[in-house]
Amino acid sequence: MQGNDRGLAARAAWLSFIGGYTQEEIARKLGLSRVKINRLIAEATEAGLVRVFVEGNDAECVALEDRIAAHWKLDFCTVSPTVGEGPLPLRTLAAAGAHYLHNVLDRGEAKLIGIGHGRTLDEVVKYLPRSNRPSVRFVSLLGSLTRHAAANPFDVIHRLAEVTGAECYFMPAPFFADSIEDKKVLLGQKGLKDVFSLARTAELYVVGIGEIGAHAHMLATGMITDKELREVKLAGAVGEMLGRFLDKNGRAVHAELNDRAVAIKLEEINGKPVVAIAGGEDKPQAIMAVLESHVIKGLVTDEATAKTIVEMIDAGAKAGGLKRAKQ
Amino acid sequence: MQGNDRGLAARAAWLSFIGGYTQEEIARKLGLSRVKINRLIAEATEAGLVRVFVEGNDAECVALEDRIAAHWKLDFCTVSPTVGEGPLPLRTLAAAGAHYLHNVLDRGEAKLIGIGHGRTLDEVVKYLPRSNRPSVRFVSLLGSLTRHAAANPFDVIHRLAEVTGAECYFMPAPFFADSIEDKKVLLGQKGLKDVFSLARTAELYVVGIGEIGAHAHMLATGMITDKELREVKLAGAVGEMLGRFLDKNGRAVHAELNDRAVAIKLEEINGKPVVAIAGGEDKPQAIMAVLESHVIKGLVTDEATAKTIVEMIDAGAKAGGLKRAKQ
DNA sequence: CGTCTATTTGCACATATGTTCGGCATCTGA
DNA sequence: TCAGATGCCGAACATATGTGCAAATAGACG
Repeated sequence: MQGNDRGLAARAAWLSFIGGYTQEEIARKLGLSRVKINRLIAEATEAGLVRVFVEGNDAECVALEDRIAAHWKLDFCTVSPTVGEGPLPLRTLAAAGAHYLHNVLDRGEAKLIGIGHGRTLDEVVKYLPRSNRPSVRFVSLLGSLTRHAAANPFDVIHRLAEVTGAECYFMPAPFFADSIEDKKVLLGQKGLKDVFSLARTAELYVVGIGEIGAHAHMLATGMITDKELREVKLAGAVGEMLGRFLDKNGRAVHAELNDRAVAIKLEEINGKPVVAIAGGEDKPQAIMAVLESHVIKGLVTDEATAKTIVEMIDAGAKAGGLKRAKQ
Repeated sequence: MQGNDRGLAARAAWLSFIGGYTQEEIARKLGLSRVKINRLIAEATEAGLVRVFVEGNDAECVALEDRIAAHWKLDFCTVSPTVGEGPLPLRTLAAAGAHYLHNVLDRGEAKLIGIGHGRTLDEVVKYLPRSNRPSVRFVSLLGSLTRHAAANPFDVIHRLAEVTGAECYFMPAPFFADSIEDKKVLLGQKGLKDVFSLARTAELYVVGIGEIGAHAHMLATGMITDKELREVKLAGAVGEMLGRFLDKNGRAVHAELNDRAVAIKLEEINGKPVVAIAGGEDKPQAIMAVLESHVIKGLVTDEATAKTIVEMIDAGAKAGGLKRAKQ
């Protein structure tokens, strides 16, 4: 049904969006009816062949950015307008994150980039425009298989390889080992050891942030069990990053699960450029936990999430009794 | 003037392009009039804040098409994805050319079509789907025999006759006459004179483009000798079309060979719909020469060749000094 | 404080885009 | 072969976007 005129659709879309021709002109040019062109363009858009980036920040968001960046001493914070798309603003985050990553790649700032995991990150990469990046390499920062060694469809690194043509290093291990002993064995294997060494030398780390709740993505994909989730929650966890569960002060909770994560340790990347891309109704707490850890130096999020976070800063400040904002 | 609402413009643009809201919705959301939003988005677009990418092989080709068509003011240009089949992408060109020709025939745009020569054109016709075209006639635009009057296996017109069942007019003459006097004699013959008259009334001309190098097809088939080739090369020729050798500015070079070609003159078809089908590693220069002559109104080529041509445009523009820059 | 100019605003219209729906061709399975 | 299903197509309609123009507003200057 569709695969056939995918090319034609791309053609029509190009002429429309980039060429700036009217649909009627395109119809004439391609010898098709205007309605057909309209449908082709819709199809191309539908299929995600069209990516749009908007430069420049609007005032509303800049205020939030400044506030968050200042509060946690981030190198930067990017807030994009939330478009009403429900609790998980994937569209917004994908566009914003892809824009950030695209710029990083264009500037050639980092030749080796470490990549985390998660649904958001996956969307970001999906939204990334195809372009050849011969001089960049990506390395996975954590195992990405479920414990049953099934391939994880949300694995980001593979898609990155495909889209950028860059060299990519996959971590052939489960997300969580079955036991601490198992993990030791895994880490002892040469293949894995090499990837870990490489990961430690990355110049930039791009990660996602997971939340600990009914909608937790790791739960839905079978990465962890209900029981495990309850356990870390009991230990005080409110957020997750690179397989580590953190309490609201940004400290790793005491739970066996944390020691079974097959991932680079937060201490190993502390002080390096680490950027998180995350947002959504359920995420503010988790994001704040990660921010409190001071491991990340940059944050890409959406307006609604940012607003909630800023409100929580203010509430905290008021409760603390000290600060008072003017204006 | 503008710096003021740059932020607002960015927000409006984001909501429109990423959020997919209608301008009216955005207006309501931001408490502004619809027209205002329209202008903000226009402003953002104008300022280059909005960047659109269209994925797909075809999309890249369209970019090349547009560029080439604009640069030489062509009625159209078709670029097909190169599939990596060596220096002469015959398969690609054949498919693309056949597709073009098939469309022309289907639309019944031209009832009398002039046909050039060359390996590429031959492949195009081979690739053409068999279908009865009772109302179309084809006429050869040049002699196609070697000087020894042997039948030329690469002659296109015969195959066309066979495939389409259309009436075809063959030009019973050598490609190049042995001398200018010989040519005069040939042109005086009734049979030939009639075909030439007919050729001048064609409504569409489809031609190939030859290159002047070690792989020159005319050399390989014995149409011309080494010595003749050296001669025109010395005179500045970089390409050939309908038996005429052109320099890089698209002007016929001063060489006796040019006057011995038994073919319709370029001046005779100037201003009429002339379409060239050509491509390959050795061809860019030759194609550009023909484009410079402004005799052709349409070009069918392959991606790799088009890319090279566009690069040469860019290089030329840079060398030439300032020129307008678009998008 | 008035007057003139430059800019901005939104109405009303012009164009472009998106959608619905009935017709037509093709396929399918007795 | 035919009746029904399926999907594609474009005319006509509905909505969204873009623009010329005159009125409103803000600035600049005397």
